[in-house]
Amino acid sequence: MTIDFTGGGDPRRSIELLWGLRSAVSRPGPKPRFTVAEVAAAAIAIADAEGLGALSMRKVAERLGVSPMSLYTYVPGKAELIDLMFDTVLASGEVDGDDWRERLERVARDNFALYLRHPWLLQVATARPPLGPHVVAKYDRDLRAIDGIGLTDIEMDLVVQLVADYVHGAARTAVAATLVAQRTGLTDEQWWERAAPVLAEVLDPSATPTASRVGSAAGAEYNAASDPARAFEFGLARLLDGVAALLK
Amino acid sequence: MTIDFTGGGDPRRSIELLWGLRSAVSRPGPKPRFTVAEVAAAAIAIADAEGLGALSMRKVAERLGVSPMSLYTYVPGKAELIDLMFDTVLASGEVDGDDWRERLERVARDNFALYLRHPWLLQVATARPPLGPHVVAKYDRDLRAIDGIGLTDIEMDLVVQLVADYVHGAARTAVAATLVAQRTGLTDEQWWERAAPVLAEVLDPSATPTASRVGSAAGAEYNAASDPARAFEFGLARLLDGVAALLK
DNA sequence: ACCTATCTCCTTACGGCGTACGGAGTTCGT
DNA sequence: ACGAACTCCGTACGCCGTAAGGAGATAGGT
Repeated sequence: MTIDFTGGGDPRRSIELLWGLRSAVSRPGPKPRFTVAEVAAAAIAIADAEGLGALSMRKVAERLGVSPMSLYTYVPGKAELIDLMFDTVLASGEVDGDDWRERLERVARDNFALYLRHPWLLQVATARPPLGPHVVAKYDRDLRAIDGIGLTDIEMDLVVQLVADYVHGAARTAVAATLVAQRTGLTDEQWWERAAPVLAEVLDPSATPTASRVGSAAGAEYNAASDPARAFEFGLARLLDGVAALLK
Repeated sequence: MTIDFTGGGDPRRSIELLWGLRSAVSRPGPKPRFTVAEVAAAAIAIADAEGLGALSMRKVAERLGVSPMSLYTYVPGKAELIDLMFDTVLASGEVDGDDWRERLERVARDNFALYLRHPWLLQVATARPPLGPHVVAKYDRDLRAIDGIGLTDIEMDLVVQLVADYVHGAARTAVAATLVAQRTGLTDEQWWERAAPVLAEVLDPSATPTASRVGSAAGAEYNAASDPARAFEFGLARLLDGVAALLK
């Protein structure tokens, strides 16, 4: 229910975890049954299927066939496990293209697709992100999409942030539309059919004429309350136009 | 930990709740000790202070001086209570201004400020929003900011969505920065001082030269990992430029 | 003035959660 | 062969939302 914050624990332990340093050295005691990556993968599978709210240490343990408390030998706690999941799914390929607009568009689309694949990412806080290998690599990759096109370093940082913020917002809208449909078992149309008559008893459309006009035009056009994929395309185009205006 | 979805319960009951219809008729039984609005206000106070994750029926009841289960005579469940909180805080004044850009900017800034005032709003799903009076009024108000400037109805809907999505993303970044600082008790600078030496042991800066260059330039400029207010101003300006390009 | 339906408010209880604590058994370097 | 360090587990605590059902209060109909 909350945004999950990155573990406030020992930074050294976190970095070791993210970069996989523990597994290198040989240690006394029984061999671990799993790798840290396997634990993370199990957690990711659960979060993908059931959401971050349904992710529990008990479920991860069950999926791996061990007791809940065993997990604490792999990760210090749930917060660090989420850090690990975050860095893991951020792994991805290079972005290339002839001009900055093509590359930046690609960055945005990749991010959007990533959120659709792993909706729980939307709820992981990105202030002071876990400094894992893929997080660092991704920041570099995003910046390179707009390097050398005439922006200052600060502007580059701000443009990457702008794209990230917008994509997050648009993806959240898209994911919410999908999830709410699947959780309620109702399409937008079915939902509206039920809500509209009740709303009509209480709402005077002439008090909000613009909302009424645009709302029904949009409903007719989309055959739904909204069309998140189209909204993303539209928004991305406007946003890139805005960045282009900064360049010349 | 999860995004909270609007109550999938009886739509008629929800609409009654949001529009305050129950209180009108006279009923047998003891007089309720509170109004529904008072219950919502108590819940909002808790969520503002401690976050949505810390909002529990038990805490709301305690603040009102009743037993937890008494709340269920006012609201069907926690989901509907959150719907009510959502509609309540969306109440606000009119937006006026000479040109569309001024008005749309105002809409964006008002939204941004609203998220800062009530950070838990960031976690409330807005697909199929609770159809309360303030939700409807807000949609109308937002649309009126760009009515009659040459956009089609569909474009108007998409522009409002674009602004809403971006503001959500930017506000989330800003709120996360504030919250993470207050929860860890560390400034960005203090955090970086601790993380940097550990990261240096493991990261080769020459592998990610763009990130290193821009990252240190940004750190020097902001005196922090980021400057969310500045990022919002920058992003909003680009976004409005993008909308302007659509108009001519 | 009484009856009864309906209301408010309560106590109790269930199954979920993260994880602190401490114990049992295993394997390494020496 | 030994001790330190490890893996794994059982138990327990205090949180959560809310189902179930009971006690007492109050309105309208008679």
